[in-house]
Amino acid sequence: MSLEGHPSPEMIYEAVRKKIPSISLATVYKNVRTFLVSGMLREVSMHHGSMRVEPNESEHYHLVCTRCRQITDLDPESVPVQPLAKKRFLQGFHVTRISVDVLGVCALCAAKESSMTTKPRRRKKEC
Amino acid sequence: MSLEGHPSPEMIYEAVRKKIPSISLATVYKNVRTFLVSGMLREVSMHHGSMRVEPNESEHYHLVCTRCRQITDLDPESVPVQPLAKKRFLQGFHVTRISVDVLGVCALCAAKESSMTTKPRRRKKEC
DNA sequence: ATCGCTGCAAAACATTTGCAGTTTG
DNA sequence: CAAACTGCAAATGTTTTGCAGCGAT
Repeated sequence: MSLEGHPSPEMIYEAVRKKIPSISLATVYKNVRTFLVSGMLREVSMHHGSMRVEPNESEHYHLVCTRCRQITDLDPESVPVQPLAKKRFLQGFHVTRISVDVLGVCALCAAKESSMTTKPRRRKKEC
Repeated sequence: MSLEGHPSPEMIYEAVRKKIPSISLATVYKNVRTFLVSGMLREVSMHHGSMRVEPNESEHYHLVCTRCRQITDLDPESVPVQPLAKKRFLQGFHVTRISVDVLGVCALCAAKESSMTTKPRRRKKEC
């Protein structure tokens, strides 16, 4: 719960390993699933090869870079999203959460791309 | 492009196979990726074991059942989402798309669950 | 002759599962 | 002791990749 950002099970594993060196990745997966089912964690964002989670606390949305897959919290100040009307039921469907992802290209990846166009020789560091 | 709904590469493979029996799953994956990069297709929804795509045409949002993973288009009439203000840039990030998923439990899964509570013997058919 | 597309098989990941042994209450 | 939790290794499922051959230009 104390990890910053939107960690994958692998990232959680690496962090927990520092405190409990004997822990296994399978145990992390099992517990992450338990916490998702219990609602302690929620899953974040598509466009990933691996699951990303965050504590299931205040509602907020995410910026997701479709190039490097980095996820950033969307600053509520700059929010382009009007508050979503909350209906409990839609099309016979019981609504539990609304997930909003703003997809696009982060500054680093944009820089990398334009530098690729102009000077394909040198590589900028990854996002 | 003519497939209904939000098919996975596997589902596309099964469909294309009827017209081109010799096609391989790898070829479908390669072409789906090409179409995603070109913008002909877009990726849909998290909460899946497999990628789901749809033609990258009119903006609309999705209902996603977190139990059975079924994806349904959200009827714009019943839309609980106010139109999203469009900003091109946010936090140094070039916005290309806003993805909204309404997550919850579909009618069939809800029925299945309550029947499980009251009469655990009989199984309703899958969503 | 070249370039792009294909199928196949293998590889690379991400995630889950079975099981036997430990820990907890 | 019973129930829950763990590590390990194997199984699963999805997606990517290398490569050799084929086809079209």
